[in-house]
Amino acid sequence: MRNAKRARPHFRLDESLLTGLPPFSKLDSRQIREILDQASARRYDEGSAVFEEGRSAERFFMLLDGYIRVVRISPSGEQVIVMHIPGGQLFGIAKALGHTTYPATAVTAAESLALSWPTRLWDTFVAQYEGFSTETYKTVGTRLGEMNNRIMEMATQQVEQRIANAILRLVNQTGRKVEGGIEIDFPITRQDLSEMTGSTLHTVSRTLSGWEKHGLISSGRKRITVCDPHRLVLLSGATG
Amino acid sequence: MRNAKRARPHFRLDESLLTGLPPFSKLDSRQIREILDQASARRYDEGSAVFEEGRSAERFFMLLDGYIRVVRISPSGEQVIVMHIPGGQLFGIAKALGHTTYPATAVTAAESLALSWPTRLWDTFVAQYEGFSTETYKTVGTRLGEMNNRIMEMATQQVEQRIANAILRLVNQTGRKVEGGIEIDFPITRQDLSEMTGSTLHTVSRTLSGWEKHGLISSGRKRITVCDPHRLVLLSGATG
DNA sequence: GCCCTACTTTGCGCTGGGACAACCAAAATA
DNA sequence: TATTTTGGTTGTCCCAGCGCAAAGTAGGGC
Repeated sequence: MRNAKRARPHFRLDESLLTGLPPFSKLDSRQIREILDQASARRYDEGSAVFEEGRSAERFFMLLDGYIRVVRISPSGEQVIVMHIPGGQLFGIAKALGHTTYPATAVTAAESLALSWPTRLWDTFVAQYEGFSTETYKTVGTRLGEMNNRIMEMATQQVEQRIANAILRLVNQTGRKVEGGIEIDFPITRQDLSEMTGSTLHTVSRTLSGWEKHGLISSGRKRITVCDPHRLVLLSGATG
Repeated sequence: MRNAKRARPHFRLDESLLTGLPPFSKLDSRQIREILDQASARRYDEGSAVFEEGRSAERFFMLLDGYIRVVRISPSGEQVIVMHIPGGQLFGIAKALGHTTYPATAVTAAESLALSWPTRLWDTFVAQYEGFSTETYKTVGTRLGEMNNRIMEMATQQVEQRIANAILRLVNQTGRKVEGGIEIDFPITRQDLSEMTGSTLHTVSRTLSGWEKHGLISSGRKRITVCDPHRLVLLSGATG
């Protein structure tokens, strides 16, 4: 999202925005133009809600730049981070999965830029644009697999391993090379990590402190840099 | 599956098998005939594997009768039950989600009957049969939602609540009315429940014993009857 | 520069529930 | 019927990690 910041204000709805993104990769210039013409673009500040759980799913979205955090609130009021969505992916596609309302809330984890279309266009997109449907469902499949892995982790692993996994996942999705390691490219708090792992900010803080002492990571306020990915992988409980 | 038992041996691949099942509900007699002609049917004993995690996804399946348990093994060798699939649903549809191998193992939780088709027919089905794709993805959406709920539970709830939720889910999917309550309609062990909730068979046993003392459930070897669904719902932590 | 708020760290006590172990009971098998 | 196997119960111990509390620190806003 650092780039988007520079690109604004008044960026153009340019074809190059969509060209190459999986759901649109098989389309020609004219088709992409068509799709863009029907889109509305919007910038979101860090921490703002794009849509909320339970609301009628009026639109679906393509995240061009930034980072989306999908969250749900438990009956007892605790927030759980269900997943993170990196730039270049569709989200809020309730329609594709037979829902009429959003099943979770989408909040930006960083300043973000997204296109959106009215949900009624979904069927048109599926019918008219080659590869759109297939690629979309690949994404859905990937997300399903990730959630599956989360369930496995929660069922079998200790908190320390789950934190390691959460961090590694973020680093893989969004790691930015920096002197001394790879940094997670958006602000992330101990609280956030606890909401991703089903733990508490206290335990997360203790764990990270421990890792920092041993040189595995280096961290600061809302910032985590992985210095020794290899040892973190070992900790995460992966076999091999 | 009790009915299947009676229906065999030598049941016929009759149109009525598929008529009315969501993915085929919009098709006419001829189309269903077409689909059936390409299917192979097979009966599975309780506890047998239909397909295994990691194997090439050669076929996709429709469970006609019985119950499928989707399981994965963690790196440390523990088994986790990811979900249960009731009769009337497609499963093993890796292709639909962009996978070429099965992402988990499917084991029958009871004697079962399933049709299957070669994966290469998937695209044909999607292209030729109205509603097939839409209905399939509705199912996928539902499953995604359920996994989402599992994650929420694991992140925020105590073991007792998770066990209550697991049992309620099974009862809703497959509850059979019986004198004194509603019974889960296939054999289920304490171990199974622990693999569904990320707990241990010891804790599950203790919990069920407690509930039985208070008249919430009545249970036996591989059998659970819910006597007081309402109080179980309260325990499960649902709000309202 | 200063304050104030939002993060973070750390100590301490407590407990849910996992690990281990022993025993019991019902099915399956012979 | 005897034997073995598989599933269930229960007791004891113990520790990972949560809850609570208190204090430290870095940014953002003015």
